Amino acid sequence: MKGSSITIVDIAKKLNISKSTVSRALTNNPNVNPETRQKVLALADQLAYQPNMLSIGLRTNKTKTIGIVVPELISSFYPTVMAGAQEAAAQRGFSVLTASCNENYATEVANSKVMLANCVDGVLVSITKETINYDHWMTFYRRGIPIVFFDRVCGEMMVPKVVVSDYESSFNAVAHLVASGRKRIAHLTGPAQMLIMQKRLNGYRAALNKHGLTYDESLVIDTDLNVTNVKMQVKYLLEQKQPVDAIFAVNDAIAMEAVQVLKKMNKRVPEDIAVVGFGDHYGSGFADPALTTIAVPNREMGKTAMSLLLSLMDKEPASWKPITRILDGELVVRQSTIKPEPMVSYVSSYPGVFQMNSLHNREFSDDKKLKAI
Amino acid sequence: MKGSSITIVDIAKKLNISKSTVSRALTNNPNVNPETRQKVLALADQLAYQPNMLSIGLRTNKTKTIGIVVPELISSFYPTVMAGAQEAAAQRGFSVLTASCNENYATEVANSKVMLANCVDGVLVSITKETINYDHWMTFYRRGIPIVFFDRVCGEMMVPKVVVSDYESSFNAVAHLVASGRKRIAHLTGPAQMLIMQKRLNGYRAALNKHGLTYDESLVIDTDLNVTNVKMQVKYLLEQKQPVDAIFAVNDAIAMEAVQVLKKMNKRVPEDIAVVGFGDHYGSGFADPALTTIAVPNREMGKTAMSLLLSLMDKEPASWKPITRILDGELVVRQSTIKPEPMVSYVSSYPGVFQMNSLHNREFSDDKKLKAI
DNA sequence: CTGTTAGCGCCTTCAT
DNA sequence: ATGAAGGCGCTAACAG
Repeated sequence: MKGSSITIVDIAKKLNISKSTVSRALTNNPNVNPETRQKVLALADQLAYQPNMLSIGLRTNKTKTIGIVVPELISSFYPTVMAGAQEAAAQRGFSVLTASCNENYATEVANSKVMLANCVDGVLVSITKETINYDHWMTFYRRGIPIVFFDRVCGEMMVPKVVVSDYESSFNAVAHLVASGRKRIAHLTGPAQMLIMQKRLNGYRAALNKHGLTYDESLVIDTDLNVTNVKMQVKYLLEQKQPVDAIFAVNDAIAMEAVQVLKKMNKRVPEDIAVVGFGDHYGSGFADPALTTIAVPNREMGKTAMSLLLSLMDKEPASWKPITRILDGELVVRQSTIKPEPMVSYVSSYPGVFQMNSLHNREFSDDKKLKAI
Repeated sequence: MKGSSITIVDIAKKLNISKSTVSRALTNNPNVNPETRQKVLALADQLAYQPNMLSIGLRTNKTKTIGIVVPELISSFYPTVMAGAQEAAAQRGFSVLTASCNENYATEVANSKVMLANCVDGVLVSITKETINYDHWMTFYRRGIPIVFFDRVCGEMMVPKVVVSDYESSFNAVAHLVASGRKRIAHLTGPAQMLIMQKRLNGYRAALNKHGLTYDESLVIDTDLNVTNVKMQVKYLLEQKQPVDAIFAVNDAIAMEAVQVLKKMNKRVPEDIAVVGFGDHYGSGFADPALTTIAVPNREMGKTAMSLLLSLMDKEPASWKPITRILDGELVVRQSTIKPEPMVSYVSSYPGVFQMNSLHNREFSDDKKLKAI
């Protein structure tokens, strides 16, 4: 005895008018008598009429839903981006269909098909660490379904993207280590095919270069973004004939793990070895020692990406420009690189309260400048 | 020139057979010639046919999507639950439509309508801190759309729920504080109308009672789940004629904030004041001091809730039983309550690696036992 | 085993 | 300003 939902026909019958008029009244069509509209609206409200998005989607080819595909849901990064994106979508009446890939390429492909099958009006995508083929996303492009990559973007596709200033941020992080007197700076990186890793690695290299330190290949180690590898890798770094005095990790999870390992090995952080992360994940701020890292405006990233995506939908696919929006990361210096000062002012480390200052975006009209990095 | 997608009609035309046969072949209908099926499947594959979920949904009244409505996306808790739920859904071919409410009742109501409009086959819900009216969720119940609450459940509705052992876990947390010699134990709680807060408060009271400590109303303070209130509230607690020597916070975010405030006020944790949280959020493990807390199997909770929900859909609404699944929380003793021991074994504090042991579920056939608590 | 038909709920010409 | 009719892509009777 499931109380089925109210339809336009129901309203039409009760009011003894045609369903097309009801439809018009409900869709702000100007060609309808104000009185009629009032009656329809009143009844619709009273009956708690909910338009059936399925049939609307089927009819209009617009579902008012946006797909969001993320590589994982373990770190706080993607959920926060999603929250920002969702908020921006809701403001314009869009719903959000989400899917996580568990860093698995096959799952990503499957998820892309789900998005297609559900006729999303657009997709926000951040790829898995395994992804090197983009055919499944090209399909969207070909069909005129707008797609915006964020954070872990795809280098090959000329579509809009939202990223953090990976290169500059890395550069700043490493420059900070150099400024604090470090000479042997290791880099725990991720899969080499990922653009994001390349940019961060390049930033690392450039900073070393700029400050007269030689780039040593043996100090750059691929963690495959897997924390379980870190223990062994940190040990390896310490066993070098010229042991490292600093570690720049490609994200906070890796950095935190490195700190744990170092502490376990009775190394002092930052006195013996400084550690810098990337991302300012939840928890990094009140770790022991608090982690120096790059704060990324993740919620902002979600909003920006969604706004960009929604703005595309108003225009012709032909006019879509592969804009890359770059959000500035900000170096947050904490105790994992600098010994605590005597006086530290009180700052809430809870993300809901944390204030990010001076986050301005820049914009490039195409990918070339980015690739030049 | 958007390359529109392939439909059943397209396949039927190319194969010169009827669309119903194509449909049958695609839906594993037994009444179809194996050869025909092969041809259809082959062509569908070649053409990268994607069934249109909108029309299927419209026709069958089943969309294969589950709505998940969460109160917030700031802490790591809900994203992790969602990840678990999504995984369980994907295994059975279900997609997930998500919506966050930013702890706002009106948004929750709006989100419930979105779910209705999108014809989800069921919903997983955790309510906001403001929610005291459940009419919008009753609608689902009335329409025969299965609904399962998790974590922040609704006491009034007789529907399936998945929760942690709030009462017992609180009891254990407070008992642990007592065992470590604390006499004046404060409780930072949340909005009193929330069932989850009531249960945790009851657990706190019971533990005090059991160990001969008197319940002092002035030591129970409502934070409204807002970390910005904590500073003032902790100060208040310290200014009591008989100052507190321990704080049991209703979640980790509040607890972490309390620790920060205490440190700022030059109180030693745990020597002067012990702090216990609830939830074992990401980051609590490597905080300074590492936070003693209740580890909740959040990913497991998502999986359990989704499995429960999907299992309902196979049965008649009339036979749905308001089962409440209780997942055990586990007290994780860390440095915020006990001074660090000389030897600490190495444990990865990264959630992807963290091993949760002995998490067994219990099950009640109705809500009464729970309410009795 | 296959084809025909009808219709899910809605929007959108085309009439009036 | 309103009504009638057609169809989005698909499935589920009903015939054969």
